[in-house]
Amino acid sequence: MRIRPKDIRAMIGIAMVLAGALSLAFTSLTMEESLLDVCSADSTARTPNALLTYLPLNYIAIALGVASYSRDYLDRLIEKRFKARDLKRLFLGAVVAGGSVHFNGKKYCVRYYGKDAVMHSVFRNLAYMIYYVRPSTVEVKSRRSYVTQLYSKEAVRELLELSPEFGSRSGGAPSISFILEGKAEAQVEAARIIMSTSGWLTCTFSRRLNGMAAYPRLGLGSVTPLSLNAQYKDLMDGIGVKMNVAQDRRYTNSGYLHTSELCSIDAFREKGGFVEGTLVKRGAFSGIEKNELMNAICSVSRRVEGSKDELLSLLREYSSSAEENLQMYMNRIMLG
DNA sequence: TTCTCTGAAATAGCAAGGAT
DNA sequence: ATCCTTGCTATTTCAGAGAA
Repeated sequence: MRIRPKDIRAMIGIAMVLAGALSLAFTSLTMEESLLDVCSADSTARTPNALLTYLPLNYIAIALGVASYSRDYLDRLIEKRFKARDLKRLFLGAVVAGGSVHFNGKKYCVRYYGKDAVMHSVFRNLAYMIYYVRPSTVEVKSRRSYVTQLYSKEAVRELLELSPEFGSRSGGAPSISFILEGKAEAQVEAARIIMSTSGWLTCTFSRRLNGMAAYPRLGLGSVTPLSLNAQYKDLMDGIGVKMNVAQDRRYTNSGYLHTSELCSIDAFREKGGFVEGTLVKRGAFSGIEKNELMNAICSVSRRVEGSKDELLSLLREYSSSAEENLQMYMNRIMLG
């Protein structure tokens, strides 16, 4: 059997795709290091953990996906010439919205809580880019949640300088003044991080003459100290997302932000929306990427269907599932 | 069409402390 | 100094109904 030039070309093509895919996979797996080496002088070549060889392919795919979303996000910040000062604004936003600061006696610890792996990755990378400390993320057993802990006196000291109080649960009122003083782009990204940490997105369904219609609802926080809530409002207003201050009478001295207006949600979408890759974790839309859901909700909004179930399946149809997204994302990487 | 109120239930956010 | 685990409950979040 003769091998024609066409076949050789095809084989070379396949080999190149495979090689490319492999090398991309390995770069991505060590992405946190490679990205951060941009910032640190002592960049050293790293080899992928041998254990990876034994991991099932889908776990590798998921790890890759999470790492890639985070890398893409932070890469873009560096492209936008974000300096340490700007990164600190994002870091502060993450801690205020979903973290805590401890300094009891001898321990200095900054923590970030949440169920979203992508956001933890973002937090870790920010921490290393700013403080050169790699925090570790611990999966909290039996509750599908994570805690990322940064032990750094410097970080604690600086955070307390920027916001004298944290811990809104224990009467503290964190401040994001430092974010509000930042350049426009930093404010947008801080808002995205805050929304991705404490924001929520859902639908309400209301009866219409000939069926049901869905209305969107975008919110931030739930029991936020009033002063912080006002600052959140300023921040969101500043980037063109008008939100209303609401107060839950059950919890005095606190409030949250929300809107049902499509134009506000569109404005948020235009600014990039939630951090790419963050997923809805609870409720009817659990598992769907937040931005996909936001797009779906905007498309389906006001459409009248026979029943709530029909609207729900329509919404799911419009927002491809996270797995499909990951698959598409992987394909895009692999096939260019 | 948008906003407000509130129930309900799960859990997410701490905080503390032991281990390394 | 850092890492990891665990317990507790006030908070968080979804969701539905109705008001504006």
